[in-house]
Parts: sequence; structure tokens; C-alpha cells
Amino acid sequence: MAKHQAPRGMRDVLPPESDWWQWLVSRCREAAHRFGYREIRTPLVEHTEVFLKGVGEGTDIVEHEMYTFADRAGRSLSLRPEGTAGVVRAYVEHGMHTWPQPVKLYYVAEMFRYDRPQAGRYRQHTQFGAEVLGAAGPSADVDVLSLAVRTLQGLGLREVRVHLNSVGDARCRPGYLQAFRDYFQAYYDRLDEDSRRRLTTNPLRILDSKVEQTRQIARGAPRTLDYLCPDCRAHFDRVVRKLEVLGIAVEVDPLIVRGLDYYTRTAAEVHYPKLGAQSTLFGGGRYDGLAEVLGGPPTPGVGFGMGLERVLLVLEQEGLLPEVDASPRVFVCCEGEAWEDEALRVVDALRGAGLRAEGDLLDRSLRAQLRAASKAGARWAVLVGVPGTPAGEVILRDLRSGEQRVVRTEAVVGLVAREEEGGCARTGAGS
RNA sequence: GUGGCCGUAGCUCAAGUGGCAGAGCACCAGACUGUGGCUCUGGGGGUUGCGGGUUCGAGUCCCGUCGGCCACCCCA
Repeated sequence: MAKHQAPRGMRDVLPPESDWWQWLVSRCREAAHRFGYREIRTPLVEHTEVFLKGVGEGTDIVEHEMYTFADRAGRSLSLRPEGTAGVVRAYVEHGMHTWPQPVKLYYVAEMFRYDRPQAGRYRQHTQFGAEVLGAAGPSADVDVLSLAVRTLQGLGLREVRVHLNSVGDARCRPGYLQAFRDYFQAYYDRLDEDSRRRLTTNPLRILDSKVEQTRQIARGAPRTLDYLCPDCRAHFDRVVRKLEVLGIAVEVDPLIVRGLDYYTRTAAEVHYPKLGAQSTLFGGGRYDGLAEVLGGPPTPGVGFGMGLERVLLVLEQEGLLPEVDASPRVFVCCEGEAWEDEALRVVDALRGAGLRAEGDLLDRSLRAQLRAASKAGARWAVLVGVPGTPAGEVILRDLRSGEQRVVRTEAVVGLVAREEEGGCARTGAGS
């Protein structure tokens, strides 16, 4: 076994998986641009304070899951466990409230959480996320959520169902929480240990419990939707209706809550059940109080974060990963040292003409070079310096048919280029 | 952080109740076609994740540790 391994919960991405990543990320970017979102790139680390305030001190993420360390000057920094806090910090820091509103931003970024790893849950993972800042109305919720949904659909995922709930706002949430606590307090002896703990730390998450007895109790629990103030109620109804206008399947789900403190009103998730316990593809919602918490002007915001490792797992399960052809089109073989420079010039000229071309780097025999060319999937081989070939000429061999002809060295690039163009036109390459 | 299952070559996996670490694929070289694919021959590769213990003898049994997986927890 290797002496050194990647840190726990972190992984190497090798070809061809790296090809799939490039493809996936570009699809996300294209979708975001289509929706009018522009990229924001924030630091991988923030002052720990940003997450303490922005994510919430009582949350599991900041209590147990952050990679926190002191830099050489003694400042406490943390690897970002999620994307929104940093984006909102940047919004405030750069006075983006003076930009034309709303500000629509997206990111594709690595997140770090010190969790116990399993399939679909990594200590380093990648999120595609988007935020709308400065728009309080339901249209903004629908804009970001539809970006997430249409991105997934664009990847070929059919049944995307948005689970939707509202957790209220500063006006109605306290009253709800009171009723919620009162309800579970009455069943205290029958609650499991985790749920008792949550009653004080993160009450709403009791709704997510997997313990059967607790689930039964939870079925009778007060629901946020019944406690919404009129404004929150109207907001929620309009989000649902607009998603339906778009033909996006919505399931009102009172059990969707967010573990993060800054969420208000809309809470949304999309799951892919086949992934098992780590089935959330994206989660998102509204966070109207966050900018103020981070010292900025009151600014409404709504966004989502999508786990790309999980999306890739789903695409793999569904057979939706693209075929990526990384093979060279032309392989230049060289017989003998005397011709190495000539072969090098031919490879370079082919590349200059925009063709994917390779040459031998291992001083192999002609046979071995041809073998390598064939194995690499090259369509053409150019043979330089084969005995019997007239000076100034090379052999152009079609590796598919086995046909070959002797051509002038200066002409070979043009010949291959023409063949490739014709081939592309015939097969209608690209999709 | 809790509980459970697992760890043998680069990959997929063999090696009855403890008894000489193997195969296929992959990789490299050679043979046969002037020069690839097909076929054949050979080769390189392992401290059985790591450390300790039991035993005449451990891939196999025990303990610890690291890593992966499943569930909890949490969440993307």
C-alpha cells in the first residue's frame, strides 16, 4: 500500500472522472449565465467570526464541523463550510448595495466540513451555488430555485421535485417556536436522546428524526405553515404558484427545515432517494436577516447550494455521464534518432493547425509506437524516417482502414486537416 | 461523535476448519504480418493497509490503529 494517502474524506479526481467534472462544471456555469448570474470568487478561508455569526453558533456546522486554525499572527481563520456567509460578507464589504439591485451571483467552490465520511459525504466537497441579494419578493426565490432545478434537468435528470416549506420570519417564527417547544416538552419522556438535546439546541431538526416513536410524535407537531404571519403566508403561496407556472413539481413539505440560523421564509430541498442517507442534491432558501448580522444594511437574500459530488453520483447511476474523447487524432511515429527532429516539427505543426497530435516520448521501437498510437485511439499515424521512404516525404497511415500513402512532409498537415474536416462534417461531430 | 461490515498486485478477485501468496485484466518486452488491432511467449510488479499479540507456523485467530462502506448524527 502507498505510504501516503489523501486525508480522510478527501479524494483525488483522476481521468476520466476529471473530464466529467469539467463537463459538469461548465454546464452549471452556462446555466447560471443564462439566468443572468455572474461569478463571485471568495477566499477559501474567512475569519472564523464570519461563520460564527453567519451560520450560527448553535449549529452543528460551526460547533463540530469546521476546520479552524490560527494563522501566524494569531487570527482565527476557518475553511469555509458553506458558501453563503462568505458571499454576503463580500456583498457588505464591497458595498454591493450600491450596485443595480438585485445582485445575482453564483459560485462553484470547495467546501470543508469535518464530518464522518461516507459515500456522498466528504470532508472536502464542491458546491455549485447561487444567491440573489437585494430582492425580497417571491420572484427572487423562484429565480434561484428554478436555476437549480433547470440545471439538474439540463443534465438529464427527469424527476426533479422541489420540497418546499416556509419557516416564517422574525415576526411569526418566535410564536411558532414557542408552540413547537411546548408541544415536544409535553412528550419529553417519550423522546429519544438526540431529540431531547435538539429541543434546546436546534428544535426544528426534531422533525427530521429517524426514530420511529419520535416520528410519530412529530406527525402531530405544530407546523410552521399554520403559524405564518399574513406576509409570510402570501410570500409562500406565491412562490409555490410561480413554480407551478414553470411546470416545476412542488411538494409542500412541513418537515423541511434548515439547520442554519439565518434562514427565513422559504426553505427548499431536492432529494435523490437512491443515494441513501446522503440524498440531498441541493438545499436552499431565504436569509433576509443575514446581511445585517454581518454588519451590513438590511438586505434580503435567497440562494441554494448544490453538492456536485452527489450530482455526479446520480448521473453515474443513471448512465447520464457523457462519453469524453480524449484520444489524439494523429500520432507521429519516428524510426530512428536521425529523424527525431523532423518528427518533432511535424507534431508541432499538426498542433499548430488545431489538431490533437502526439509523438513518442519513450524512444520506443516503431512497432511499440504504432501499438501506443492504436491503443490511444488515434485515427492517423504519420511515420517519419521509415527506411525506403524518399527524402522529404513521410507515410500517412489511416489506422482505421490500414491504408497508407507516401506524401510530402510539408503537405501532411494539410492532408490530415482536410480529412478531419470532412470526417467531422460527415459524422456531424459535436452534439 | 456513536454502532456495524470490510481491507490480498495498478484494477476485479481467489487462497476448506491456521500450513510454500495466486488468477484474469492492465502495464512492459518479444514472436507472427514491411507497420498497430487478433493470437502466442515471456517479464516487471505484494512487508496480505499499518503496529502489536497468540502459535512450531498467521492473509486466516485476538487487540490497537489507519482507511473505505452502511446506518445514526449532520447535511450538499
